[in-house]
Amino acid sequence: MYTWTTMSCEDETAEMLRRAGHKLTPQRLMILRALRHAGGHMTAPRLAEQVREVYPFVDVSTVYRTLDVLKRMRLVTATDMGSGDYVFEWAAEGQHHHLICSSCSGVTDLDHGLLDGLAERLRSEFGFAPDLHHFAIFGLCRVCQASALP
Amino acid sequence: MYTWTTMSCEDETAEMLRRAGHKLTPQRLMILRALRHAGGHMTAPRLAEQVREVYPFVDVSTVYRTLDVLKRMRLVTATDMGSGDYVFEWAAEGQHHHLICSSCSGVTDLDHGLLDGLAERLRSEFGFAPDLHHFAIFGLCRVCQASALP
DNA sequence: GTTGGTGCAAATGATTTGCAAAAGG
DNA sequence: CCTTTTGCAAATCATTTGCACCAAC
Repeated sequence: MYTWTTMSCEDETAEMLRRAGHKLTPQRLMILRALRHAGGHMTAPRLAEQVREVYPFVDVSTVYRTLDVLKRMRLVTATDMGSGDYVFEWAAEGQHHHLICSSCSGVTDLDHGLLDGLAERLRSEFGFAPDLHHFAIFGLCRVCQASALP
Repeated sequence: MYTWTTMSCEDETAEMLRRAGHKLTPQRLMILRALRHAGGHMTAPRLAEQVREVYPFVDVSTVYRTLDVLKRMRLVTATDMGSGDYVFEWAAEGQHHHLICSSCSGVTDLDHGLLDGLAERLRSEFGFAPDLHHFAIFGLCRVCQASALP
């Protein structure tokens, strides 16, 4: 469909796909590239939109299926930010968490290391390997605490 | 529609509703009772089913609207356990969290106090009041870690 | 009475699935 | 070739919303 010449940073990902026994398709590369280029949170429908600007035939289902593969390979993360859908992110993006205010919906970024202690405890006490790479914690921000809700 | 005589444990909740300026309707009481009686996680559609066994006309929308009120009053909690929907629980149930295995979907209950340290840190460092009453942590359980995934 | 609550039906919107055709290795 | 992947269309399924009617207070 297209001819591949060398391709800087996509190369390593392509290799990972191949090694994992998955096929390397233009669609997957485009989805991958869109996700990386976004440099942050993306929903599946919005990703599809982006890719369609280059290749108008991708279906959302393909995006979902691709994200599923990448998720299993731990290359992307999926997070429920409370909006009823999932936001996906390239896993290599600076690892961080979020404080989400239930009242004003404001989001505060959180340093990655903050949950290290918890992770270690879950590992040692429960033998559980937590996936704390992109976490959403809900609650009330400083401002909204002041104005008490009904 | 019905006549209210005294009603053991529902009384206090009824009073709370009234104090919060909400009306006390049979539907709400039935939903409330179903949620309490379930004694654990319930989705909105399943709650509606339960109530329909007693009063066949409740609509899911009413259940959602009621849960919304109760959620705002902090009487019930809503949690995304990764199944794409929300599970609701009577907030007075023993507070606990969950370790959910991404591979086998197994769920391990977690003691409430485990996140106290984190909560305190978020409060002092960020002025954020986290709602850590019913938390879902994803990852791999001991068993599934042994069998490496593709 | 007023106001809020309910049932119904219909819309929304994300996500999934079956299937035949196309492409990767 | 053989298997995986894709596009398309249709189906699910949870959740929301508009609206006319009814019930609590």
